[in-house]
Amino acid sequence: MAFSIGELSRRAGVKVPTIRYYEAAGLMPPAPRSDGGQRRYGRADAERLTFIRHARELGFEPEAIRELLDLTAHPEQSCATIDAIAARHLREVERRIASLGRLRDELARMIGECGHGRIGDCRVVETLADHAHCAGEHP
Amino acid sequence: MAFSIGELSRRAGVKVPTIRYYEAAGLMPPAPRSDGGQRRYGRADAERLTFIRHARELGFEPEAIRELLDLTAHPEQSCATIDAIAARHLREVERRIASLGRLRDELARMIGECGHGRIGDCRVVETLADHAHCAGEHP
DNA sequence: TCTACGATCTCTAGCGACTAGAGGTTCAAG
DNA sequence: CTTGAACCTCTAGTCGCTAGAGATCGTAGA
Ligand SMILES: [Zn+2]
Ligand SMILES: [Zn+2]
Ligand SMILES: [Zn+2]
Ligand SMILES: [Zn+2]
Repeated sequence: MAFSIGELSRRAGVKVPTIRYYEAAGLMPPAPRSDGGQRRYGRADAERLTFIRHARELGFEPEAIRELLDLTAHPEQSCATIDAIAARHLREVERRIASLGRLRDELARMIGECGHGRIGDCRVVETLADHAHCAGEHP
Repeated sequence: MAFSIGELSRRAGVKVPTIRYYEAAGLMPPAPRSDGGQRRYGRADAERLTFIRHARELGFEPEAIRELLDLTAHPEQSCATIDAIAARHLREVERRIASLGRLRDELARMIGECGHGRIGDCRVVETLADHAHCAGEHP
């Protein structure tokens, strides 16, 4: 029935120290303890930790995951807030993609313009030395 | 001629504590000092720091910037190594863009599939709870 | 020349999200 | 009952800065 932190680690695919960190960070509830003081877990903990791991893999911040977990405790309520959190995260991901896209273009241009001769004439060095050689802005 | 760290900060657009951090990190050379022990800089330092700032803005790691700065000290040599460092960084940026693109698709699909009803039926929650609901892999 | 006050100095600590290790205790198989 | 793997807590380290405390320096006005 009740299992150890190592078993939980295997079931959810999360390292043992990370589980303890999540408990200290308030993502996992304080686990009940055995007589000797070791943490004991149940099926619900494995599900919660799997949820946390997957949300982290999808880039959600711990704070957002806390909100999501709180909301799932009330299955009867509207999921509007949950969807809004996900949509907010999606917008943030899109923003980062756009930003990295500008970066990629600038890097590609800089490399493409270099004649690959001496360092003194390298276009990469010139561009890094002076933002005026950049096509657009970057944050 | 020689100017203070505050003046260097204004010229290069880098905060004063960050300049001291760069010195400790080996990106900037140890600055000569005034009689009272304050750092004094010259034109070359402002150029070097501007280079560092711009390279950081373009996402280069401090370690890569150190290599670039070392190489620019030998303007007669071939710029092949410099271009290789830049190309390596470009590949890394492209890798991150691709990874974020997969993330974006997964998030958009997850949100798009939700009927926006009760939390108990929310597709976002279902997907976060079980990676089997994801279309592809994510790192 | 004295004084005031902003700028600079060093040192320490904090951020976020973990990860690694030391040194000590508990659990479970044989 | 013994053994040894797994567990416990606590501290410290990662990276690239950033923010303070408390002391000292530099410079301009009176
Ligand atoms: Zn080149
Ligand atoms: Zn630029
Ligand atoms: Zn929903
Ligand atoms: Zn998934």
